[in-house]
Amino acid sequence: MKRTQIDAAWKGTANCEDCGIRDLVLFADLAEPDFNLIHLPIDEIAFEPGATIYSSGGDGATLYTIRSGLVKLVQYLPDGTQRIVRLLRHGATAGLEATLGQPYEHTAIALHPTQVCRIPRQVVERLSRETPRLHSQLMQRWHAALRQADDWLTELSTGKAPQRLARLMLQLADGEGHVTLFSREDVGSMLGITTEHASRTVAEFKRNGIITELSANRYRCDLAQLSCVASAEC
Amino acid sequence: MKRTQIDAAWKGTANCEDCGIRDLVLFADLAEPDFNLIHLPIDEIAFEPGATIYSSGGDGATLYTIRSGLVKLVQYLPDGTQRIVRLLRHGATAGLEATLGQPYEHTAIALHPTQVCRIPRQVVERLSRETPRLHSQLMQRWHAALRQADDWLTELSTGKAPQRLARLMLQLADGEGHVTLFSREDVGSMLGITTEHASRTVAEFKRNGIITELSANRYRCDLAQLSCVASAEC
DNA sequence: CGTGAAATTGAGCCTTGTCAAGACGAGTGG
DNA sequence: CCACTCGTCTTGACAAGGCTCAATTTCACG
Repeated sequence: MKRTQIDAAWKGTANCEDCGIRDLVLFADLAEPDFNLIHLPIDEIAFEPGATIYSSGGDGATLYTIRSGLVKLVQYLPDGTQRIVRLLRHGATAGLEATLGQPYEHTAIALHPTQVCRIPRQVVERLSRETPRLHSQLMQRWHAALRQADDWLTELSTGKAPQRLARLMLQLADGEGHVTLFSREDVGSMLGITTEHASRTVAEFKRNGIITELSANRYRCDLAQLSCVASAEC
Repeated sequence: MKRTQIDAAWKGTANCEDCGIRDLVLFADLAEPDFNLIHLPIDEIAFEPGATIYSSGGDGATLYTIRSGLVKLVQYLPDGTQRIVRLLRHGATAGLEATLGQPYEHTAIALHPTQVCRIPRQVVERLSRETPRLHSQLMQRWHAALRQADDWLTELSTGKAPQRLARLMLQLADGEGHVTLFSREDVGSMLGITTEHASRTVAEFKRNGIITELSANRYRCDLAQLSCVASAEC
């Protein structure tokens, strides 16, 4: 991690009306005239893995829509230990608390190469005031975040380490059962276990043939076996 | 737990405009004319400890404001294990997902004697449509719930059992350092440990003089020592 | 080819889970 | 009023799981 400056790059100004993933994002329900209320530029930005999108405690001036990639939300305890409380992907909204005039509650860091749209708080505030069509989406975003937080707790912080890891990998698996994992430290921080234990558990999965390493940190998973371990039947 | 029917009691129909805790609740920002939009009765109901307020998966017809008492939100995993994901008290809103037309995501059960106001979903929907003054409160409620969920994860599911218990008791302590605890099973389900281990950890606190039992499940706490244990300095 | 960060592995210890037995307390029925 | 019952809490002993510390190994990058 020596790239500190060059891992965030401006990719242009978005034209939200023509957004390729518009039906997924916060502005999904906006009608044509609503877009005229957007009076500030919405920038598209790319982040390399490891790059910080925003920091805990920072003034919440903008919120973000994740266009692609994967982002971790990290929460720090007073004593310095940290915990990853959520993962954001494709279509998710980060930094919702900005719309309430609050500082950011987490630090958001890209795990995979990630593209985001940066939405100034004032844009949401104005749309919120002048069109009812944003409300429902905002509520749904809050709801989705809360739901994910609750599931995260029950799935990834309950049961023994192999169970938790299996559940995490099931969440991350794509249609073909492929998973791109990240650093063992991050895995541990999601599951509430140490880095070493995360490493051991991944190694155990490999030995048992539950997962096969295709390339560095890319795995092909046996989804049936993963489900089995996840439910503690194995 | 033999009372199954008689542990929920209707206490009358609320007059929200004159609500004693109005500045704490969902309707805090409503103006006088807004109250005329409430066209369905809002009932006040009392629940005894152990009584179920609503059940996971149930049709979300109403949401609830907690007037007094303490409520646990329980989430079940497919395999039957359960986890308490949040505690609601004085002023909190339960069942917010009802406003989105979703079924309840948790089972809500009273831990202490609890009084609630039962608000039909349609009331919130109508207010939501016709007055902007509810939006900000709804957002703030979502935000508070999410914040609590994140803190719950980092504080009560991270670190060793004594640390977690200490953090829980600090959350529960009133101004005088008094805490009314609940069943060991519930304590375990909040901290992600077994009932037996919860019992042992409480007993250890008693032996060390960190807490003193005043009466059944009522304790006086040494807050300084609790903080010390919570931060793992002890 | 050297360097440093991350990942892996091992050994021993501490923490927690498991299973089982006993203690306690509230409510029941004689 | 007392014995009985049932559920919860407590405690013990042991096993298993996870943590800590330290030594290697691996790999990306200069």
